[in-house]
Amino acid sequence: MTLKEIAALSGVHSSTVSRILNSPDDSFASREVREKVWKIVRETGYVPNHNAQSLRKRGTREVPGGNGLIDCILGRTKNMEDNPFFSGAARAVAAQALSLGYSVQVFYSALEPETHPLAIKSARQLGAVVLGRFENEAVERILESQYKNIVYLGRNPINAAWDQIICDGYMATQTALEHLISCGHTRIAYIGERKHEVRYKAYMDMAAKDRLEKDSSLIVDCPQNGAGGFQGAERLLKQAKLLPTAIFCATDVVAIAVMSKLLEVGIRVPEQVSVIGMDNIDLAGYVSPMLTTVEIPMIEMANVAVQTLISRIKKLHRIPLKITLPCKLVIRRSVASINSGAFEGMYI
Amino acid sequence: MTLKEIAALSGVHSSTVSRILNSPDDSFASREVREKVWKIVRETGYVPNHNAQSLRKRGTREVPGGNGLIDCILGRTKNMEDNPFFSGAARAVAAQALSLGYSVQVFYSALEPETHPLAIKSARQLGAVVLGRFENEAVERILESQYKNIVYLGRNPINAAWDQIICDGYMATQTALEHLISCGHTRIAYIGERKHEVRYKAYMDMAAKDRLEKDSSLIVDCPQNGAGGFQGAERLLKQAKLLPTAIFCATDVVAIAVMSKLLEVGIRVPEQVSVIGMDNIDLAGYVSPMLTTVEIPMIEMANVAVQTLISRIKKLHRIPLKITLPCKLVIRRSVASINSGAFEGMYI
DNA sequence: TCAAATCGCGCAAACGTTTTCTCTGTTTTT
DNA sequence: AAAAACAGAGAAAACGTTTGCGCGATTTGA
Repeated sequence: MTLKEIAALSGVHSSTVSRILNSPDDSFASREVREKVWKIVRETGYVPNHNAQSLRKRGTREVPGGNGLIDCILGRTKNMEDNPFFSGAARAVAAQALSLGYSVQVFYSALEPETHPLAIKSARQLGAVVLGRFENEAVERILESQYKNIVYLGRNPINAAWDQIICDGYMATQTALEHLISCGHTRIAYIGERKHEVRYKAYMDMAAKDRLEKDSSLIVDCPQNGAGGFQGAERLLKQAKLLPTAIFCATDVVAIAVMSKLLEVGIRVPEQVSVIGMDNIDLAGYVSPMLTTVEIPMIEMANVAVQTLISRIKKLHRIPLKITLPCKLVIRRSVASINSGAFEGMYI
Repeated sequence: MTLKEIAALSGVHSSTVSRILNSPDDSFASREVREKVWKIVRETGYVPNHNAQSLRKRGTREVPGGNGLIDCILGRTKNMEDNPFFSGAARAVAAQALSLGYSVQVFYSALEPETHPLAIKSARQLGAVVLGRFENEAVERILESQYKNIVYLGRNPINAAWDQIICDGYMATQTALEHLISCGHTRIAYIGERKHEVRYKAYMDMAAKDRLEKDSSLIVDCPQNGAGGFQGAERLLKQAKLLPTAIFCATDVVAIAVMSKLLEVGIRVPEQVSVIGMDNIDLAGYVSPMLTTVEIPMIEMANVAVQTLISRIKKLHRIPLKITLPCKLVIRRSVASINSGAFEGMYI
């Protein structure tokens, strides 16, 4: 079904049909012809060809019905299966955009300019929310050139002219560690990834400042999933010269798996070892002991990102915004103060 | 940057540039001009306008570099935040497609033909994997008319001509319940959603066949997330006339929260009550006790869906395929046999 | 050496829209 | 009653590609 066919059926010219469909308040054409066209459109189930629309309009623009389309572009992650983080964020972006009347297409793009230089298939919608990093800066620059509006979520933009919504993972880690320290812990283990992990960097910097005990036998490098955490805890118990009084886990999933392992070998949390996680996933409050963690406000971040993008699309602001959302310490049961009665002994 | 500009810069016609970029084995044009064009394309960071391409090609078709683009369309879910199921599936689809050299765009579409009849913004790519249901059949039919290739994942197609990949949730539930029954349990509680939940239906049918004790005080209707499971367990303990010997939880997340609540009130799993979950999420094997569950092979389903779609795109098959993947019982620790030593007593 | 086949490349027509421009015929203004 | 404004709707040009066709120039085969 094309516009021309609709036009033929209604006995008017295609341009007239177009105008009728696009007039914001049904104010175009005579009542008679307008209703006839709409009737035929409905009967025939006609949907405009989005490619043709976007082509003609030189990139999608706001449409009267308010049904704009925005993109959400995900960088390449090493292991997509194990990493719900990005898709969780993408889902939050989608949810917020939908609630504001926009459609969303999330790009899991095989950007591989080495394989094929023209691999980028983005379709230049109203704008894009970009998450994560790509192979190289060249790709990112090309990507950037495709959109008139971009908001970066959780990362730095290449071009400082774009908006940026972040929650400092570095600071979040500091928050978690500070909490442990305020509870009297200094002998704190790290379980999680080391490479490319800002949380690890924050941990190390904290140690460098002598706020934590420096002991490389307390550091376990493992994938940030259930299996990783479980085996990570196992390794920690084996390799630690002296057991820690607290364990910092790079994610909640890791933390839950770690606690499970500790329980298995008879170590009680938090009486003997405190455990802290990161992210505040749904389950964190519903395991036992309930997990103390630092919440990365992903949903709020996504909401703000979408709002910022729309604001930019509508040209409500022009200067680049850098919005940092605060992380929040969620205190539950898995961390005990060394000086309190709950803590039963420094070393097992 | 357009093809024409590239052409102007290289001193050839735009059609020549197009052919050079699209020739599979660099076999077009003279070496000299070919290299010049590629050089300029690289320098200038030119990327073809995907809308124009798709428009001209009347829907995207396979391209030489193998960088096709396929869609993954998600139905509307009541509560996007709480429902990682769909986005997990979408992620699996994306991962598989990427590994096969295709790009993916996931549509979270605000399909609201009542608000605006032309809301569908799908861009007619190579084909689509469709998940979930939409407001009404009319929308689904329109959607269907937009694609030349569709595979339905986890649901029935509207039009029986399309392929369909499913894992019978009904059967999966039966598998779980059969396992409990084989362990001697008949007084089995249900915790999870009731409305639109095939798992609930399977439970009720099983009860109707007198395989389970019929007792409505054992049925708890709650959201299928951490909070829901936790409070659900609480409600169960209050309302049950006689406590169950086993609890069937509609999802693993619910099951983990339920176990946490049971532990909190001093009920031991599986010694006093067995718990079984569904889905086999990452964490299921890393909580304590390790959760017995039925695995819905979502990743395999997504893989098969993508392969089927590609097979259809390449016209390797024409008849509609209906592929049912088996679910798998994953036996861990949270279910004990009534007759075994592990089970300590029927009622607490 | 000449016709035939091949090659390299330009021309122009599509693809399905939106939008500017133009042309009627009607209504309002002075 | 003549001029000016206006509304309704068609014609046609664009948006950026791909692709069938055709035309010279080169290579091939006998």
